[in-house]
Amino acid sequence: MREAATAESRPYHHGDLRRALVDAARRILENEGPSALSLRAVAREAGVSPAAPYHHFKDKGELLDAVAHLGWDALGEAMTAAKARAADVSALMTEIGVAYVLFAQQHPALYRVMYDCSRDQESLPEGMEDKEDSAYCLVRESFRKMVGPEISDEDVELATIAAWCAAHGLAEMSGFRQFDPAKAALGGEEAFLRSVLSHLGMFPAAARAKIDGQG
Amino acid sequence: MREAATAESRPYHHGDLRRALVDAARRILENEGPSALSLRAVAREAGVSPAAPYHHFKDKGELLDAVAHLGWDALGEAMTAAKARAADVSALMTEIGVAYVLFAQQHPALYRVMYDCSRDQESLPEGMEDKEDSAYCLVRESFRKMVGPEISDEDVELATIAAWCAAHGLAEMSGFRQFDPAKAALGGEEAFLRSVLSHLGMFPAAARAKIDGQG
DNA sequence: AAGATCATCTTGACGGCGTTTAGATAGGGT
DNA sequence: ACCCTATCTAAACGCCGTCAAGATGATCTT
Repeated sequence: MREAATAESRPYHHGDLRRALVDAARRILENEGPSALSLRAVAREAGVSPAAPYHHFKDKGELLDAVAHLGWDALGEAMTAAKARAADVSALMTEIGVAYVLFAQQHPALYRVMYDCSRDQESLPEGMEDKEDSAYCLVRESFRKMVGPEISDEDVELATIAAWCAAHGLAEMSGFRQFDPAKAALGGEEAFLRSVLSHLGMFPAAARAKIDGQG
Repeated sequence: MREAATAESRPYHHGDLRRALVDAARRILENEGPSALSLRAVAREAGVSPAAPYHHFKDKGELLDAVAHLGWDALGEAMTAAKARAADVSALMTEIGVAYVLFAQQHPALYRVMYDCSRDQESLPEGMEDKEDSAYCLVRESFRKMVGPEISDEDVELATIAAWCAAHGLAEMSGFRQFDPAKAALGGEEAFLRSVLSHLGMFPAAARAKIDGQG
């Protein structure tokens, strides 16, 4: 059963089964959705027995973590690309936000897994953490560049959190039929996203205006 | 097995099993979390056979829908109460938003089920739809009252959507450990929520300021 | 080259799940 | 008293995640 396996087709027993399993999981996720993503289905898709994955992952959750990790990497790249695309500093945040939501819309099953894993661990994964070169820092520094140096570090931090929450909320809710009229009125998905993101400011801005005006 | 069942303990075969099942589901949800919420466990908790629920619900999803419905009712009440509590018009939205997120934090398993059901049906449930007396209208009209009549209907609609997305995003993400430093710096969960909600305005407001300043 | 070693994979099993079918049971209508 | 229908139970099906035991084959030692 082992013919000519020097370094390509199957370097070891099976080959790089770990990677094969993660790829199989992503394939199932894209083709059949999250509800079809069972460990047994992944093993089937990879052509191994149901118990084989346990030699590479502690349990199903660890396999999903690996899938989610690839997803966060891809999302980070999409956001970085959006930053590079931004025409000027004032468009930075909108560009990144739209890229975030579009990624979630284009890979809904993957995005679901990404967030379910994060929620279970109560934290964003490695690539998104608050350290050099992370997407979190990308957002924060883009934001700081936009608002200027007169804003305090604490305000920048809170605004970064707020922007991330808003993007996630919009990513999860933008599929609701309730928003179809608004989308139609604006003439497209991306126009709708831009409008909603830009209207995120109206509520507190108006409140502050009233407060400032009063006291 | 049927002793003295006139109209109270068990009016029919079992009694009002439908309600009993929904109650059992909520009990399991609060005590053991969403992962323990199997149809069989619900039947067990209600003291009936695993097949009994199928005479009251088409499948597990329909039972979850019923549970979710109660959840949305409770959330709507919490939001209405928050509106009544608001000191003045400018505090309306913040008060409602904080109430929304606090509800999600206090009933995390229930909130998860509520949203999973909504996502499956791609829409918010009855009580939240865009019609008289719904929570959606509550938010929109509160918002209109706050910003004044000079804002167009379309802008109010988009801002309502944006506020709802932001609240949902914050509700789902506020448990992340990444935000612990910010919470500590602000001295409490609710203060953190208020700050994040109020900072939702910084990003687009700053962008618009730059755009207005340039063009 | 031969044997030991160890990671890798398969087989088979366990209990739990959602769901269906067939049969028991008990209220209500005639 | 009778049937009828709604309600519930018993038993089974296939799927799931997981584990223990054994087979397989690559690598290492000598």
